[in-house]
Amino acid sequence: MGRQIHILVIEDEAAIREGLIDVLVFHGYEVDSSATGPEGLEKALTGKFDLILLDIMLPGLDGYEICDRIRAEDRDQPIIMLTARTSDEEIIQGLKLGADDYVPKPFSIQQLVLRIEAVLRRSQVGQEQARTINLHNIEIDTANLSGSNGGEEITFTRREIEVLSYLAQNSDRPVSRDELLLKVWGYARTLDIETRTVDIHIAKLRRKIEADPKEPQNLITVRGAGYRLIKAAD
Amino acid sequence: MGRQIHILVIEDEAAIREGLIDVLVFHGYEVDSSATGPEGLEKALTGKFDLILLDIMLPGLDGYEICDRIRAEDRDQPIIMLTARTSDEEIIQGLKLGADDYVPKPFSIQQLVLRIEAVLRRSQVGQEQARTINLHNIEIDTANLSGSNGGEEITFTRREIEVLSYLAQNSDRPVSRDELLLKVWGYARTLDIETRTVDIHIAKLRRKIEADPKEPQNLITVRGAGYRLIKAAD
DNA sequence: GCCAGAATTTACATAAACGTTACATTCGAT
DNA sequence: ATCGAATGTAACGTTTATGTAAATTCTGGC
Repeated sequence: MGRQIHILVIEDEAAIREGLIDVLVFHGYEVDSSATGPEGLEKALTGKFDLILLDIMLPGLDGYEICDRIRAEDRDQPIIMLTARTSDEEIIQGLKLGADDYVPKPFSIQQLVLRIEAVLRRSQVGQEQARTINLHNIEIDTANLSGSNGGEEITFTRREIEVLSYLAQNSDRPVSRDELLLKVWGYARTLDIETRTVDIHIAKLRRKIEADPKEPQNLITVRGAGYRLIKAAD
Repeated sequence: MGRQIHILVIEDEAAIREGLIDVLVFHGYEVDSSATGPEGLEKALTGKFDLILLDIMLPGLDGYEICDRIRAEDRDQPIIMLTARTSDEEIIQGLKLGADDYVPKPFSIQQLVLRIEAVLRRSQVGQEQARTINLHNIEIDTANLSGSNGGEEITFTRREIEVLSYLAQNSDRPVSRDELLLKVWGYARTLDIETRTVDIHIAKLRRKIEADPKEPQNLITVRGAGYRLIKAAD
């Protein structure tokens, strides 16, 4: 069973919102929704959605503003804008603000679903995640929350596995604490970070996956940049 | 002999419905049926059918809607649509909505049976499930709802065996409570689950299959992920 | 309908995971 | 070498997940 893909729908018109939810759930997506801009933005900032469908005409906070703010927190968040306005100018403005696609209303469901799939494909979401992570001297089974280093069995917590998986997906670069908090914890970025929970989890992980936690080989610190996981050569 | 395969027929025309039932029963399937959309949907959602034959033209709730709702609850439910409409466009719409196949009326019985078999094969339904499950120190006969641990005979309830079978089929990984509720209990996917019935069944199973239920060897907890059955090495 | 066994809910106990605080240590620019 | 910022981590309190006895509801066979 693959990972569930999460989509957030921000749309004030109840009929359209419910319709979208039905269609998306039917297509196997996990869907959350908001009827207002501020609430939608707040949910969006938790960073846990694979895609956001965003209406432009919203009371209070409009779609452009929301898109803008989301992008400020997470440049890679896939967003599709929905709107009744169809002039090219508006479309250009939407894309300039960084929407990944722009679907004019009234849209056909087929059209929308195809575009959703295209955007998800482009953002590489939904591709099968490796179930096992191979590191130096240790192999980790993410589904089983366990690992083994030749002899003894090690167990991990869910959070630990989530951190490891995210680092493994991005093992070509160090990942910052902010990014981990956003993508794993679902925290909206706060300018002044007071939590040390990322560090604590890294420390716990090192105790489990490093032969010598004082001299980490697998999960290294890149001072000023974050943490980086070193995968074993295949 | 393998497990009985259950088919649900949703079809309002009595003549066709009865004819289908006769044919299917003759071919060895266990058949339930509904003459109306709402009743059919209800049965589809509550029962566990290996296949649903669904007429599109139904009074009240049409086949597309029913298909949609069923899929929202269980993406893997095999469905074959039946209809008098034969235009390609309609067929495409049916398949897009997730039917596994589409059989235009009037259909030949042979045709239909072949398609049914094809869909069941694809969905891997009806494949011989292991009748016995071998665990450490105990052997379970699923058909007989019984087991033995070298000396005494143990009896299980149907639900207990269903849980064991599902876990045995997925013994390479832990299975979450949600998944068990969906696949064994047939509950609609609810995000907030408050029932503890899975835990209770696990506890009862442990009392039966574990030498020391406090230290389970066969049916272990993977905290944060679910339960996993450990099969004995062959 | 009645009944016995099964299934489920309720309620509480326990254990593990989580996050914060506080302090120690290390790094790197000067 | 020195100092400030970044990082490491032990210890503690809180939250959440799991275990299970007991009470209640459900269900299928008669």
